[in-house]
Amino acid sequence: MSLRHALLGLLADEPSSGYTLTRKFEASLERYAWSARHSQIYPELARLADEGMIEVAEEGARGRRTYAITDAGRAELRSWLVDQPPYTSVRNVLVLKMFLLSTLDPVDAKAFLSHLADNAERELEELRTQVAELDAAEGTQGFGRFAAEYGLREYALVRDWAAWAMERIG
Amino acid sequence: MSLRHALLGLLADEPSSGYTLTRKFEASLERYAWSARHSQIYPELARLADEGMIEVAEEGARGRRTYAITDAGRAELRSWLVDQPPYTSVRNVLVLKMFLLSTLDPVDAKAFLSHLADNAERELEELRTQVAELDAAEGTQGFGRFAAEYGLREYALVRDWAAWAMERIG
DNA sequence: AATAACATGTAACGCGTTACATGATTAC
DNA sequence: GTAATCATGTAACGCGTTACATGTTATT
Repeated sequence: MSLRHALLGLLADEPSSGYTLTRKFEASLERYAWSARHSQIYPELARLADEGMIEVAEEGARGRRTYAITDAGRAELRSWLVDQPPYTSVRNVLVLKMFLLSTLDPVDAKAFLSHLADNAERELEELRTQVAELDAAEGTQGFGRFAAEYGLREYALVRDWAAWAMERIG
Repeated sequence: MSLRHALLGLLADEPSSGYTLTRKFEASLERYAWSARHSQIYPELARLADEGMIEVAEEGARGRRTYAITDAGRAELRSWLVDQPPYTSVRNVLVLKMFLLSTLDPVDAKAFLSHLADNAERELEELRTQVAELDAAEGTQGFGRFAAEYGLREYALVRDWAAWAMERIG
């Protein structure tokens, strides 16, 4: 049950509405870590509120409800992060494809790897400029910067791995 | 629907039984790319056989059925690998925890990062010796070696990212 | 003889996606 | 006034996990 902890984490950073949380998933989490749609987020927020992990901090226009994390929520989040072993359940379509590459003939495999490397390079460049802006703008403590740094390194990894695999295929 | 393509990929490498496929998921795929239990694998194999993507190549002791991929199955696998855009759906608990780290106080965060780095280093070493054995044993073409190389690089990435993050926290 | 490993299957439940549904506010 | 965006909610369906269930073969 990671969704609730992702939500608690985002709310620990700052109070947000379900709508905003949905946007945050799309903006950063979804690409590297976790995805969720609004149809899953709203009911989960309701449950978290029921359990006292979060509370409505503000009600705005268009029925907007801004939630804030409570002390109980913070405790739950910390316990999940620190106490539980960071056992890692992973599903990653791209990596799966990378692993199944050896089932293709060399021509197909190389075409795939070439596209993959190009794509990683492009995403890397894009993220790099974003990060540069972020770093220039302010002393950006926390959140997004950790994600971005991981992203930078992961794109570089994919690009380099693809180059290695291409060389190996010959 | 990636499970069926993972199965097709494993069967393209070599014919296997449901039991063996379950072991293969546990051995390599599960850690980096995809996981599946036997309770999901057996029904999916039955469906794939129904659709002519795979066929029973051999029946052995204890009701063991060895499946082999068919031409139709190979075509389906290739199409999934090559034709479809490698859009990447990801869920990764460890990365999620890494992103939510900034919600912890510095002491907790550093403890987490320190464990994470140690763990990555240990896994890296273990995998390194495994790979060395594999490389020494034979000219291991394909499959496992791609996965292993990715694993090596990913563990190193996590270790280095954790070091970066610790430095940043101060 | 007992235990571990091999081998397959299904049912119940929970999580996640897609689609359906509705309305308010802002920008052009 | 019209389109885009903001904002929330639910229902149906499919995918994935846990648990239940059973039997065979190899090892000690």
